[in-house]
Amino acid sequence: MAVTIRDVARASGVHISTVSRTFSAPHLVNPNTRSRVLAHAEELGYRPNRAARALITGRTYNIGLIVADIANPFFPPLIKAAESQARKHDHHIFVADTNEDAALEEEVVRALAKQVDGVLLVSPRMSNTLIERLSREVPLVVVNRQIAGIPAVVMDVARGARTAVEHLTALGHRHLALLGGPRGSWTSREIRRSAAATARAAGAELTIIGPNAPTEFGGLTVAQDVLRAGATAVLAYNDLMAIGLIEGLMAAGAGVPADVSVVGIDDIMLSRLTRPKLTTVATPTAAAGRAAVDMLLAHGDDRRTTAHIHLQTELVIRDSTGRGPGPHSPADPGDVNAPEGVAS
Amino acid sequence: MAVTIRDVARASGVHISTVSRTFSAPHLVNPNTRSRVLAHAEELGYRPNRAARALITGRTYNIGLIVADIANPFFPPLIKAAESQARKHDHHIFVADTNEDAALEEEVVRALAKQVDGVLLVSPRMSNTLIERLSREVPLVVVNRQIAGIPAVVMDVARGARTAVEHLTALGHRHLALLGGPRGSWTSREIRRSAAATARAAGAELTIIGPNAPTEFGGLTVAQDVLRAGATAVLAYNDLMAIGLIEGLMAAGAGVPADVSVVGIDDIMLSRLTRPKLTTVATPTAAAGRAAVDMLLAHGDDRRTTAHIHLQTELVIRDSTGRGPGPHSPADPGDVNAPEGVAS
DNA sequence: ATGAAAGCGCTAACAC
DNA sequence: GTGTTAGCGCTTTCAT
Repeated sequence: MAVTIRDVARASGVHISTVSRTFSAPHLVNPNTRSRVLAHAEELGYRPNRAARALITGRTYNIGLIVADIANPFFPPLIKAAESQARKHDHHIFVADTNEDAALEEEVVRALAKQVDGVLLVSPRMSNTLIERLSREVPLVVVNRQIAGIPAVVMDVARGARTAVEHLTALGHRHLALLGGPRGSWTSREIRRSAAATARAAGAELTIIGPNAPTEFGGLTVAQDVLRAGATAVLAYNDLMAIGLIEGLMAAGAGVPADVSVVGIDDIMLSRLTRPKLTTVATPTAAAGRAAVDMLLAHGDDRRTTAHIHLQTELVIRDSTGRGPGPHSPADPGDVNAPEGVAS
Repeated sequence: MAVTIRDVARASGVHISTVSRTFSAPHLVNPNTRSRVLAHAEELGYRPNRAARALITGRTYNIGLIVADIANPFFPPLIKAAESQARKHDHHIFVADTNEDAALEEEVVRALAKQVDGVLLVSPRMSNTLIERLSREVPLVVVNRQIAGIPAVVMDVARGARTAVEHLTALGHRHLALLGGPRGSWTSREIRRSAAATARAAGAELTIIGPNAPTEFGGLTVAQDVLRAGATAVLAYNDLMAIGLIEGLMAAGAGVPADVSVVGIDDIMLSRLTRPKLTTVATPTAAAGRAAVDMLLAHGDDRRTTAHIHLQTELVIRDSTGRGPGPHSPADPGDVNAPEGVAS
């Protein structure tokens, strides 16, 4: 076994509790003793065993972070930001990937519960009821889900969807399609609700297609459905689906944006690199990761206050959207010929 | 605090050691007692505290996984595979991102050492010496680095680089450029060594450009250097750099592959989606993640056996490479006009 | 097959 | 300011 507090105590000629205090309450120990202990600790390569410490204090200095699919480019920037923010507060992050499986989410939260100070549930697929139950077993912060009594960081995708639909109707599109996300996704429901309301207000038709897998393949496979429905513009649940859809449309001989306009959501790095460059609703993923960590650490023991943080989204207009068959509004916020623009 | 072994013991009317045995050595306890204990445990929602267990057994059932940059699309599939493989063995994964910072790598390994059974060091940037030293403090498995005495999983990028260079010279390119990776990268050195030897054997000139940041931006910024050097074909350290380079070349008015051919390494998802589709050396990242976990768990305590696992790479020919100015070899393995081909 | 007791590495009262 | 003691939740001898 490695070097323990006892070794340091022996080397320094003090009791182990003094060594303990040197690390966990330095102000309680005589400066001379402290520096002596520190010196010996350094020399022996001593590091307090966090697990042992946690057994008493109840604080592990670990955070669990659960995502549906690490390989989905939406998540890594969020994970990275969370990890970096956690490290600032001397915490480590356990990352778990649940393969878009709601049942696995529960299992993983339970498995992690004892060795973390709290869990970040990002875009969970499980039910509200279950989340509420789990939040009684371990402090939870949810990202992209609103539940009364559960601290949350949510991106305002409803507003994003509205802006996107308005962009499309302003371009003269009268028949839109919405590619829904996976079952259990709160974000997907929000988008749907908002897109439907906005389309109705603009007098445009909206065909809902889905639920779909939130992947490139999920988008690719519904290209035919979009064409069959006769939609000239599509809002997809996320960029990956949008990119897959564009591939599928082009393979079917439809031009983007000549025949069909496509808007994604997320603004993953990829969306600037595919051709045509994707018009999309940018979501502040890194900010969400940081905010979620801050919330979890702030809440700590105080489980009463339950804030919900709302993060803004914004439409980034690129090359995958263009004029529709109908008259386009003179109030069109996006100049389609400009190389890149942002409308919020 | 949550429900402990004591609560279960009380409810079942047995001593805590019997409850302990029920979970850690079931065969030592009477079947009747066992099922009674299990029933009460289930009812109370008892879960053994792994940290407490680890204090005695020395096994945490946790694995550390350290990568340079989670946001680099090369890593997520590896992390995902490792996480999934770890879960099969009832282990959890701590993921840490070191921001391409060699010093931070050391710090993170030390911080994690006590709470994991071992650490997976993926594409480390630190020195061999340091890795050797750390491996005495905690079991280590290194991915993409060869060090005597340290268990490793390496992808055969040397062979991949050779195949890529041969592909380019066969197409008639006489002046190649190599975009080097970050300082401290073993992979980068391997690629360089192999590309240089292969180019020399083919009588082609090779200009080395770098080290560079292993990002899209890293590639974008050296487009001018490539053109100035007069190279007509480029092998980049990874796909991200290759894609950035293509952007930079096109912005400078050079056609790809018309004027310059570009080959990447990794075959990240992105490389099929950009235009032109990227010719690249595919690396088996998921397999590497699984193998690394298996190695770590197999080695366990037995630190003597030190296997090195080699994983093959293969050239995937897409649309970013084409004929060079020189005579192209009749033995050209890749038919440039075919939509997609694999040459190993 | 089960209980008793010691102890993993550490912190947290409580004395002095 | 420092030592003493008890104990976090659990496993592991050693008895019985």
